[in-house]
Amino acid sequence: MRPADVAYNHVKRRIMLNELEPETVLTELGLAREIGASQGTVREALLRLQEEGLVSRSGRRGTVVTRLTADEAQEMLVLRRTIETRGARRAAAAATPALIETLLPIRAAMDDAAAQQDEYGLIEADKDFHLAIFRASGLDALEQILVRCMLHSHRFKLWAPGHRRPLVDTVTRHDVLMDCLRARDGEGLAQALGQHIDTIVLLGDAAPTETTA
Amino acid sequence: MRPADVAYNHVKRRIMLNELEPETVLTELGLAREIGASQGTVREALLRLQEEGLVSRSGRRGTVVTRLTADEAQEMLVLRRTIETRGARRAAAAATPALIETLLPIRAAMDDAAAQQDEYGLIEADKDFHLAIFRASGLDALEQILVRCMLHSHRFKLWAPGHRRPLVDTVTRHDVLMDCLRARDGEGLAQALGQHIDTIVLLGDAAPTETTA
DNA sequence: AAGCATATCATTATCGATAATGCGGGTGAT
DNA sequence: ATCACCCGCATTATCGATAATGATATGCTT
Repeated sequence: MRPADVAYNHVKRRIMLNELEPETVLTELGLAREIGASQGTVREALLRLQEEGLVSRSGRRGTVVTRLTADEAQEMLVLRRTIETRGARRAAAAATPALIETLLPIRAAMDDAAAQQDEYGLIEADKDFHLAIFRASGLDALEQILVRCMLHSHRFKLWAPGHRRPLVDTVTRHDVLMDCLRARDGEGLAQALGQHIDTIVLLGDAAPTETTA
Repeated sequence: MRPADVAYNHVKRRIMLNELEPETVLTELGLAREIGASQGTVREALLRLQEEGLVSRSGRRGTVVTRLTADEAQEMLVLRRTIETRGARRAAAAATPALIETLLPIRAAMDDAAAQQDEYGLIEADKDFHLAIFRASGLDALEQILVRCMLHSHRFKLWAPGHRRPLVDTVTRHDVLMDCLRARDGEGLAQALGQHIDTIVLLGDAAPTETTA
């Protein structure tokens, strides 16, 4: 793996797991020493993290880990729902056996992660799964936005101390999505995705999302 | 202005105005010579452009200008509508006279740009205007996403050969938004924003967006 | 004691050089 | 003629050093 990727993954993981808490200040040279890369390489990694909204770089005052409120996470989920359900209809129409082939190993990776109680790994695989489906919609320009929305709702979810459900449930809940794809049932996929996302409850008092489907 | 900003604005403008068409390949060293900065500086600018989705960097095969389909632009508009109308209620509730103070010079910049027929400048100011309002919502994490959505719908709009309306109309249509803010009328602002965005018609056959308001 | 100018320092920003990498052309074998 | 392989080249990736900058602390003036 490239040094820039090492730095990127290193910091990303620590932020997602809340090891690096919001408001923490990161310096390019400090991380460079810690990771063993040059300043410029770390710089690139931080730029990528800013791209995803995990850090904020403000001039010469250093790079700080961003905060994330429950409201923001909730809004991210609303957007995610809109993007995915609207993409679903196109994706199902364009679905090919090759898509299923792409999904299978990701599904397997989710199983592995769940078996090892690796919540971070599960989240990464979950992201890959949903993204792979969305890719079939052909709406390339929206992919990065979807990734961001998933990232932040996942980030918030990881902060919750108790995991409401066993990880295995999270995995199996993806099977119905594959069934819809195999049947090329766009409307069904959209509905299933909507429900799938609605089961991700971030707060008790959560405002009900508008019904886009 | 910093060299990195020069490079960033230079390339961004050329892409937005379609001087650099989709699929055009950009090389770091090539741009560096053209602009008069070092490779690393151009690299940072390109990273920022990728962050906004205007270019795509794929390994060592160079950086290419992204495509943008009508469908994608339309979806961006849907997202923009969702984000802004939902943010509007919070923004209005938190609106202060200071916000209006912030808006006035932006509004003035829009007038200037319209008077000079500077469509690119107008678009930049329009972005600042909407962003300033959204900032008041306190949903920091969503700002970048909103910027992206606005950027891409603007990009697509700039491609249309004929400008349907005089630029001045575009400017004056923002006044009602300021009125709602002054009155701290969240519901009114949300409705006005929704209509405001709906008047941005990208395609003749445009699918009507779902009514979030 | 308050306010302002200034020195110091930590940090980012930029540069030029060098290393690594993958692509395409060309060559030779079968 | 076709395929595999190898070499050269264009480009990105990385590094180390240096310049620029803004924040903070310090001392001088009034």
